[in-house]
Amino acid sequence: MKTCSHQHTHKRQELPALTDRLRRHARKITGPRAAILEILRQHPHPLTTKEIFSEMPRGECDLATVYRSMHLLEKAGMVKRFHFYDGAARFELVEEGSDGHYHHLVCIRCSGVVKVEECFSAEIEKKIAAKNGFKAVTHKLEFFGVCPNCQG
Amino acid sequence: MKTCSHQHTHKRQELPALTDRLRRHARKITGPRAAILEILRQHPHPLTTKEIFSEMPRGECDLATVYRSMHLLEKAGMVKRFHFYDGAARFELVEEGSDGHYHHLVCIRCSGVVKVEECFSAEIEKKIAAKNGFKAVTHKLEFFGVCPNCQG
DNA sequence: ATCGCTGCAAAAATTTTGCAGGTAA
DNA sequence: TTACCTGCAAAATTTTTGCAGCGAT
Repeated sequence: MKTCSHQHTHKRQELPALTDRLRRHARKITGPRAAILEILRQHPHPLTTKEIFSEMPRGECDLATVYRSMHLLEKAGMVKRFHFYDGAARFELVEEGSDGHYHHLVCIRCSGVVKVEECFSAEIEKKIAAKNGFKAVTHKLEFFGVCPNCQG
Repeated sequence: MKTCSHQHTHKRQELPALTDRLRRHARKITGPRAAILEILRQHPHPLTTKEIFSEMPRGECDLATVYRSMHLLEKAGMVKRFHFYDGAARFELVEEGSDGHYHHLVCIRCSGVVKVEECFSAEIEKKIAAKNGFKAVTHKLEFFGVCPNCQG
């Protein structure tokens, strides 16, 4: 998978901060989990489960463990899951306190990903919650298009 | 799957109009395709491939054909594909000319779906396209929360 | 010491594909 | 007629699960 070359200032979290967050969720810090967090930390773009797996030092941990860990991290609110239309879920770290509120601009040709800051106000979320009687309303927003390298 | 009971005024398209759209894309109108369009037409909520399959009269067509048809309809811009976090793609008809620009509010407990009109302006899309050099930028937006029936 | 976590292997679930025959246009 | 479509069956892909043993706290 190529990556469209638009760098984005990215506040990279420290690994200890990440493990602390896990601990706060009363989960154990194990080798595979630390490795997964470290890999996610080093990749500012969403990774598939297989990509994470193959980045593991010495292919050390089981693929099933990666799947289980991603579910766990997702429930703990530490990662966000994305679907970019190629049949594989992708994951990215959520920065602490940030609510994970940024979005992606995905190239439909090369699957390259650019992070996007634009977002609409939380007002709309509240309005929608109130109007429909829902609680704890969040949203997922992704943009799709054709990146500069793939045009023409 | 239960459905949260919020009705929404829904302009239902006629089947002939749908088959015409298919024809305009130079695709043949076959039994399975007409059946799929008819099923989607009767269900204003996103359906999984299996749901569509089991709604088929007399289980008449092959599951593989449904998958193939969904790809075809998607490429023709006649259906939209959604991922609501339970591992199965869901599809819904796109109304002609509407660009498919509405969104969903999905209950994270019962997977019930409510259609939502709120959307931000196309200005943001243009801004994002310009800023990143992308073309043909569209977006997908879904809201998640807990519906009235599933609270407490 | 305890309970949760992991590896392994098997299974389940989802989606894709090859091929031979059938059908819409 | 002819190119496209379909059913069937098999395979590929993605994800989940059972179980016995290991390991973080």
